[in-house]
Amino acid sequence: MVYINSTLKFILNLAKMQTIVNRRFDAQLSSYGLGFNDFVILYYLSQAPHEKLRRIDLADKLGFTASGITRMLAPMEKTGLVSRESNERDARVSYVVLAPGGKRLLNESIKTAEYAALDIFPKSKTKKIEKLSEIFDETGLFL
Amino acid sequence: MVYINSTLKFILNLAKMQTIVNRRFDAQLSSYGLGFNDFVILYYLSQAPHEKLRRIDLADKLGFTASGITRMLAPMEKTGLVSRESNERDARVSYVVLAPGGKRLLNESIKTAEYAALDIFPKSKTKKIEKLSEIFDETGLFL
DNA sequence: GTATAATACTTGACATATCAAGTATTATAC
DNA sequence: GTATAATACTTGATATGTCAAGTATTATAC
Repeated sequence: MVYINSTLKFILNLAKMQTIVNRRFDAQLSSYGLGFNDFVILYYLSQAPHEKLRRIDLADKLGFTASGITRMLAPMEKTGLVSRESNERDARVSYVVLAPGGKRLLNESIKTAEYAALDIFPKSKTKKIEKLSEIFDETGLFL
Repeated sequence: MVYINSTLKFILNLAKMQTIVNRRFDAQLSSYGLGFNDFVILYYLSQAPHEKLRRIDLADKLGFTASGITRMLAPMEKTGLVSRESNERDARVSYVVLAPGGKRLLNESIKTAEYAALDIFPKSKTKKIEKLSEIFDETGLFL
């Protein structure tokens, strides 16, 4: 019999929770032709100043690599959810901008997303969820 | 500006935390030629009665689909980490059994895994992590 | 007992995201 | 000012895991 420490055990449970949540969430949002990550991208863009972000900052916010961001954005550019903007001072960076189509889709899907969230974690658990978020911040992993 | 409820916000943070943790963890375990999921499979098998599980139960424990399990186990069978066993009563099920090679590799890698876990969440955070695990259970998602 | 449904698993086609390497540009050191 | 390093991004090759469909077997309903 093998015993593992509580931190490792947590990491195992974290992985499981995430796969379960992601799958359920995706299922509900798929009616908008929107994956979980697409939704999150649109959301973070809507929160950013001037509704735009450097690709690398977007990667950071999602916890993905720059490469992954390039791949995820390609179809979103094609369908007019986001657009591209260059930086005058630094030719290396290219901004991702929330395009009108993306703004519209975000507004249309956000109620469904919130509903999906509450379907996974019902209202009776909201206090617990908020406590989780609080401790997440305190782990220092997001800094 | 778009506002989202705290539960949806949590789901966003959950996804981010998991990608960060998974990447760091994988990086440390790669020296054993072992991915995160391979490690978790070996661990759950070691915890199971007779060190074996139905494939479907393993899928459930990890939060994956049966299909994913089939795919993940294929190379592990080839390298002798796990083996296959049938059920006399029910010809549909096939057990995954922890093979000697898998047992050995688990024992070799477990210290590294625990070290990796504490590298991601240092000892000073252990109390918080344990609180997280506790609330995870209370969400009812794992039932 | 027999039809219908449910369960366990596998497989082909595909989506998603990584890694390593490459390009282009800007920052730093001297 | 010039060499070196760092940063931002993209791309080919690849790994990982999904979905839908299919096979085989067992359970349920009648």
